[in-house]
Amino acid sequence: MASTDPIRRGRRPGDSGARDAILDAARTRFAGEGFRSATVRAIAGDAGVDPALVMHYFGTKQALFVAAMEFPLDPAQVVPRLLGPGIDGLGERLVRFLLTVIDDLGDANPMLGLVRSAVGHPDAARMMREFLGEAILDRLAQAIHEAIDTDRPRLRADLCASQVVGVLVARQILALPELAAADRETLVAAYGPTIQRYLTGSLDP
Amino acid sequence: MASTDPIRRGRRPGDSGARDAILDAARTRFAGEGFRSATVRAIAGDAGVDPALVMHYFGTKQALFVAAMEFPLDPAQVVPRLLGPGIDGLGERLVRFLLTVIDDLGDANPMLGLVRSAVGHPDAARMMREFLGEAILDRLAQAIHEAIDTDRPRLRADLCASQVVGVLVARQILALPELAAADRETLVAAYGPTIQRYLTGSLDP
DNA sequence: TGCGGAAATCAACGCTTGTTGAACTAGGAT
DNA sequence: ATCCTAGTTCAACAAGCGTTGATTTCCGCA
Repeated sequence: MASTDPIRRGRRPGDSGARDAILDAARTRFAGEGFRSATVRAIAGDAGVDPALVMHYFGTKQALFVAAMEFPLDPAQVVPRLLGPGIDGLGERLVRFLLTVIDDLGDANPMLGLVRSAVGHPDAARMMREFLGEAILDRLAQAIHEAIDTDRPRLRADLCASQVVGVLVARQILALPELAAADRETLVAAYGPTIQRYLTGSLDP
Repeated sequence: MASTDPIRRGRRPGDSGARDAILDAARTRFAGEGFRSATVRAIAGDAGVDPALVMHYFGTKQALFVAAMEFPLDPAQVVPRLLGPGIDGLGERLVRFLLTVIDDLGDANPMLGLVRSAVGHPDAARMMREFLGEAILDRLAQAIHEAIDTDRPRLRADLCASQVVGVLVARQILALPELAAADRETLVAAYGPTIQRYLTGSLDP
C-alpha cells in the first residue's frame, strides 16, 4: 500500500478544474447562507482547496460573490423571448418559467444568493434593485406601456416583482409547507392570474 | 468648569431605563441588519451602554433576539378581529392593516427583523415558519375552511403569506422605487383583490 | 534542457465577534 | 450605620474571519 499520504504543495498535474469547483461551491454557499454567513473557508473546504487559492483566483470575497452570482441567463434575451407571444398569457408564462428555472438551478441558484444577501446587506440591496430595475423591470414596464395605455407601468412591474420575490422567499427560503409541496401547474394556476392582473388588469379601487 | 469627565463605574442614580434602551436599540438593529450582521457591540453603543450589560440582562445574543423580536401584537387577538366582519373584504382589510402596522412600527419593526434573520439563517427560518404557521396561517386556513368548502385551505393561506412577504421584501427591503413611493390606498387596491382571490376565489386553471 | 510563470499550500497577521469574570457603585432594607 | 443586591463598567479571552507573503511544485515553451 502507499505509505503516508502527505498533502503536497505545488501544482497538480492535468487540468485541475479548481476554479470551477470554487465557483460551484461559492454559488451553493451564497445561495444557502447569503454573503455574510458564507465564509471563504467553507467555500474552499467544499471545493477541496486551500482558502488562499480562492484569493489567488478572485482577489476578494466580494469579487468572488460577483463572479459566482453572475446570472446564467441573460435578461436581454429572456425578457424579449417571454414577451414574444404578446402580453396575453404572459402571467402564466412568467410563473412557469420562474418555477422551471428554480427547479433546474437547484441548490446553486444565484437568485437565492442575491435575495439572501440583499436582505442582510444594504449595499447588496442597492445592487439588486438597480440590476432588477434596469435589466428586467424597466423593460417590462416598457412592454406594458406599449400594450395597454396606462400611467405608471413601472408600478405594475414592481407589483409583479413583489409577488415573484414573495414566491422565492416563502417557498424556497421559509419553505411554507403546502407551498413547498405544491406542484408546478397548481402554482401556475394560482399565481398566473395575479401576475396577469398586475400587468394588464384594473388596479382601481 | 468640571475637571476631567471620567466614565464612572457602578450604579447610576435613579431608574436608568437601560434595559428598555437596549431592547429598543436591538429591535432597530435586528430589523435593519438581521441577526447575523447586527452586533452586540453596536446595539450596546446605540443604547449608550457597555456590551457586558447586554449580556447581564439577556444572557446571550440569541436570547436578546428572542426578547427584542417579541411581536407587539398578539396574533390570537388580531386574527379574530380581522376575521370578525366575515371573510368578504378580508383581503382589503388585511392589506390595509399590514401597511398601517408597517408605518406605525417604523425602524423597529420585528417583522423586518424576523424576515431578515430567517433569510440568512436556517434556524431562524424554521422558527419563523413554525410561528407563522401556528399563530396565523393555521387559524386563517381554519377560517377559510369554514367559509367556503374547499380542499387545501392551508395552501390558500400560504399563498396569502407569499404575497405579504413579497410586499415586505420588495417594498421595505429592496425598496423598488414605485412600490416604495405608492400610497397606502393604491396598494390596498392593487393587493386586496389578490389576497381575496387566494382566500376565496377560484384557483383552477 | 532549461526556465518563467501559473497553480497550489502553509503559516501567520490583524481584526471583529460573542462572551466572561472581576471590580466597583449606589440604593433599599434592616 | 451596615449589609445585601442589582446595575454598570473594564479588561481580557478564545474563536472565527478575510487576507497576505513566502514557498513549493509542475506545465509549457524556447
